[in-house]
Parts: sequence; C-alpha cells; structure tokens
Amino acid sequence: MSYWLLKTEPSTFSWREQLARGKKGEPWSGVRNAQARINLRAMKKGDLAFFYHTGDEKAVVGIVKVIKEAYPDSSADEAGWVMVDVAAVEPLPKSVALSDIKKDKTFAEMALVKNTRLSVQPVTASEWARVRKLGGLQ
DNA sequence: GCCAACGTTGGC
DNA sequence: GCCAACGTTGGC
Repeated sequence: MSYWLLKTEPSTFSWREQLARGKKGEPWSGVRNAQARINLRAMKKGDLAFFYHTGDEKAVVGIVKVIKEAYPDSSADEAGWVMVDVAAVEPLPKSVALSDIKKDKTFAEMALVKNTRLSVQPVTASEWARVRKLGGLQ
C-alpha cells in the first residue's frame, strides 16, 4: 500500500466536486507529464492519496482512495497517457497549508517542497502520518 | 504580474 | 547529442 499526493486547481476540479461524486469516484485525467505518469501507473487499487489545492489555497484538503488503476486517458489527444479513478474518503478537519508544510522539517525532502511542478507525487509513510496529524486526524 | 523551476522543441 | 529558446506550472 502506497501513499500519494494529487494536485488540482480548485477552479478546474475541487475537493467539493470530488466529495459530491461519492463512492463512485472520478477519473483523474489530464496528466501530461512523464514523471507524473510513472506515478499514476504505480498506483494500486486501495492506495490512498492526499487531495491538494493549488492556486490561492495551496493546502491539503482531503483524502482520496484509488478505486481503479491506470487506464487510457480519454481526454488525451494522443495515445499513451493514463488516468486512474479516485473516490473521496474523508476531508481533513483542518486543511494543511503549504506554508505549514514548509515550516516542518518532516517535509524537507517532500516533492511538494522540492519539485513544486510535479502534479502526481509519492508520499512517504512518515509524511503521510504527519500531514494527517496536522490536518486534525488521530 | 512576476519569476523560478522544469519540460519540450528544434536548430545545429 | 547538445543546448538555446520557448512554454507551462505554480508559488510569491
């Protein structure tokens, strides 16, 4: 079981919309970056991911679960790009801002900090636990 | 609105 | 195969 972080611009697709899809979930389409694709392909059913809002918010706002592994992205103009389906698991009682993440040395090596442009990135178990805690879970 | 970081493209 | 130019992402 692995952990991930998925970035989205809330005006394009927000946590509110993800929540509204419920257990049926939603395809995570539109990824057009080689490194991000590698990560999408590595995702297994049941893996968990943080849902991160870019733009004005810049915060982790919720947790989603992979419910369907990588398959062809129907929104792509050319073959080879993939998407997964994810469903909302739960919101974070308290969203965790990027500024808070940058302050905490637990996250010094996190892709969110070191590679700001990567939209699909792995999260370590310790990073996962720390963000959950900062977010008010357990 | 600007710019740093990164990726892609195209000339050589 | 290198690298300059350009485009995009996303934080500030």
